[in-house]
Amino acid sequence: MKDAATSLGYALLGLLHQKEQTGYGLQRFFEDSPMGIYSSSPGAIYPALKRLEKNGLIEGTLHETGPVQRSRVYRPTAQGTAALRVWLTRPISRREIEIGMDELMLRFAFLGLAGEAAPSATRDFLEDFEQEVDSYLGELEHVRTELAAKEAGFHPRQALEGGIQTYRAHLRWAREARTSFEQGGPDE
Amino acid sequence: MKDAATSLGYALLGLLHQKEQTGYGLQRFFEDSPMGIYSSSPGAIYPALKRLEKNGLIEGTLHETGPVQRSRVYRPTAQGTAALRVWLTRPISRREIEIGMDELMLRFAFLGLAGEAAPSATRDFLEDFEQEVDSYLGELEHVRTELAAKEAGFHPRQALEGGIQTYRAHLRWAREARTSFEQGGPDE
DNA sequence: GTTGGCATGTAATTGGTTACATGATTGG
DNA sequence: CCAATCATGTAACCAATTACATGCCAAC
Repeated sequence: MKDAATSLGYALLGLLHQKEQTGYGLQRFFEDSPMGIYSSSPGAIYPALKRLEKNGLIEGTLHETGPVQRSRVYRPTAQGTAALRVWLTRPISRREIEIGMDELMLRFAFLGLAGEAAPSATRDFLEDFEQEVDSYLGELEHVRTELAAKEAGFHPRQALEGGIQTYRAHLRWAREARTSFEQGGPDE
Repeated sequence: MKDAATSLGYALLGLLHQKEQTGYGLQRFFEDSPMGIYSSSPGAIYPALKRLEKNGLIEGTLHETGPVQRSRVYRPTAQGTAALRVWLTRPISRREIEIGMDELMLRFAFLGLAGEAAPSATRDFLEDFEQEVDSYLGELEHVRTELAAKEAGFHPRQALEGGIQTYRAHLRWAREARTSFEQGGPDE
């Protein structure tokens, strides 16, 4: 089965699951929400929508919004929903922890769209996330002792420290999210 | 003047300022250090080195490492040093705070290479960073109240919370780094 | 003598960026 | 009537990814 390939693709697919929209509507949403990090320009969004449609994950229909003007409203297909779920429930890799944190957060933000699978997918996500981040933190701390031994300069050591603090924040977040999920109940 | 254009370009340029190296040596370094997030494959590194050389920022010389084998050792040119400093001391933009955190951390890690300008560049960097992150945090917190008002679902709210916690960690890092810099002295 | 590390690269594909281009509609 | 916003797109350029391809050298 085809997938949406890029973070932007999944961002669009997920947003269209919440509300069918036009390219312009999506563009507006990106502009004035923190999800803007996944896009920036119509030059990325329109081609991405075309690709999703070509791969059968979304479907666009023309609407007349005025006497002359037309707009193309997209909504997900059954295949699109299936592809989204595959992505939402896919295992978390070490590589994503290192360089794909943004996409992981995007996935989490959409995890509620996983239907019946959502509760267990949420638990799995948070557990795997916690474990992978913890393991990566161990490695970063090891590098830190190496840098100290090498008497590396202030700047690289401090930059590494920033990375460590950031991952510690991720770890705390995952633990709190898990608690909050178990207490508040999966729904709401 | 030409610049190194991409994060990978600057990563290579900075590393070559610390020690002249071959493409393979750089590849190794990326593989077993957290700087690996800036590269992954020879398919990125070798072309990037070629570009840097073409733009006059680095210079490669052939060395015979064996009877037959050769390796190309790169080192920065004067122009390369100048380009690096321009990049190191360039103002921090809002956009970089939102989506360019990795490159900002890379910059900080190399700030010691800014020569006489390093102490003031470090202070400027940390002050600007702190201010921009703080301002962005304000915006994220505003979005959080909006999401609460809209009674958005658990997952998006929690994902946003993760972003907020991460930026808070960045903020704490910058403050601590500043203190540590002023106390420990710029050198070492 | 063969495995694994040293060493360098290319090719195809893909997708993002910037900038441009066009026109309709709404509100003041 | 004019500005802003709605709405959709294209084109040139650039760089990364994956996978492939080649061969040397040292050590066991």
